[in-house]
Amino acid sequence: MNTKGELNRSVRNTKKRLRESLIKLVGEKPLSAVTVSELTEDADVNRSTFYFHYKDVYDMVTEMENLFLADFSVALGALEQKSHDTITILFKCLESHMDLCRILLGANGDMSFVEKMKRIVELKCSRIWKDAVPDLSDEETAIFDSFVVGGVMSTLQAWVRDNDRQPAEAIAGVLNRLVLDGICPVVANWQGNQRQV
Amino acid sequence: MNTKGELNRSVRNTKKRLRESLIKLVGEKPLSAVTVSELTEDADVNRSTFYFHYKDVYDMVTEMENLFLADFSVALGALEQKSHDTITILFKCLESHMDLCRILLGANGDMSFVEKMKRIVELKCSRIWKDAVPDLSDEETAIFDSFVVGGVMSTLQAWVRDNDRQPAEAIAGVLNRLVLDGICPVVANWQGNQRQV
DNA sequence: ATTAAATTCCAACAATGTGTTGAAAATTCA
DNA sequence: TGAATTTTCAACACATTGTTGGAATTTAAT
Repeated sequence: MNTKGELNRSVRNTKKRLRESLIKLVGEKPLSAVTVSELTEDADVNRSTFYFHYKDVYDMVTEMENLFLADFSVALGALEQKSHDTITILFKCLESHMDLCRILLGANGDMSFVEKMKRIVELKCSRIWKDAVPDLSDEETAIFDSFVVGGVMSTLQAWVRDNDRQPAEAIAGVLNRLVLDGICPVVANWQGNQRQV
Repeated sequence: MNTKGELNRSVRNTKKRLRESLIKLVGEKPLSAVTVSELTEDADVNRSTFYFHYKDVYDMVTEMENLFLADFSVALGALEQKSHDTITILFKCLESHMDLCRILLGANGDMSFVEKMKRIVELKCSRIWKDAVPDLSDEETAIFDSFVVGGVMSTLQAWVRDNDRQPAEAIAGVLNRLVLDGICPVVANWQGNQRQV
């Protein structure tokens, strides 16, 4: 294993072939049923070579997840306060990792991956309340966070799963309105008022 | 296998022991790492007996999931339009299946289980828009659904995961306000108006 | 082009788990 | 009690795992 970040050409090719085979196989059966043997056979890579790089299939998936999450995190971190474009950028990032995302966000997906994505999105969201309504308790903030982040993630998942996807901008628009016109006012007027129906 | 729903006493005991052992083992390692051998050994059940009832560990988990989902579905279906209490009832139901829910809703959880829960919650939610705003397109309805259902589920997950949980009523109150005062008005005024900030 | 390091391949290994079988023993319920 | 169901037990062939040592190949830098 190479401790430095640089990768050999053969390493690059080997891992790429393994990734392609994994995505192909997970299209046919759940990840839990994918064995190292069939994976390496499909990828035409010696089984020992697999173990030279990875501990097991899940270890490999984790690497793939992290490759995406790095992109995802950068995409989100790039923009500062321009929160209106935020959600659109999320969609674009998912679009460029569609194969992987469909696997990890679908049924038979990986909950820990979803949790990691949520945590990244949450960093952006929680700042919205923190800035707008500074005197909000931690408990309340946590609830708002989990609701909005969960709502956004769920919509992303549905979008990825859908075969004839609507344009990213359309959904981003709806989400923005729900959050900015729906949730934010409720949060802003939170202190000491009852439900007004 | 018994085709009728009634269960032998020995079957009840066997399955109960297996369930207890599974919950114990999943507390120590991810579900994917739990083998039939160690499960039956811990439960003090012969391995053949396991295969007499289940195809594999996932098959057994599916049965456990369905036992809960039946309760969950009944709890939700019981109330008619009294949407204010809906979310509280959700929490109570989770509370009585806490061990299982912590496993299935946590990291290392089961995405397909979350999807099944979502579908049940969605039946309740989508009716809210359908009744209030009849002339909403299917695409828009789908987005509202996935956002709100995802938000509710995410909050439930966070609540289950938390070790010192707030009382169910507190969170239910926040969720109700977010949905009824935040989301619903936006949906109701949806037709032909721009964002008003 | 040479060379040292890194990577891949190959064959073999013990160990573990899988899923199934058949027959005996035990349990359940009527 | 007796028939049906369930559990146990031992054994089986089979696949996967994770690791080994050494040979062959590829890489990247001089």
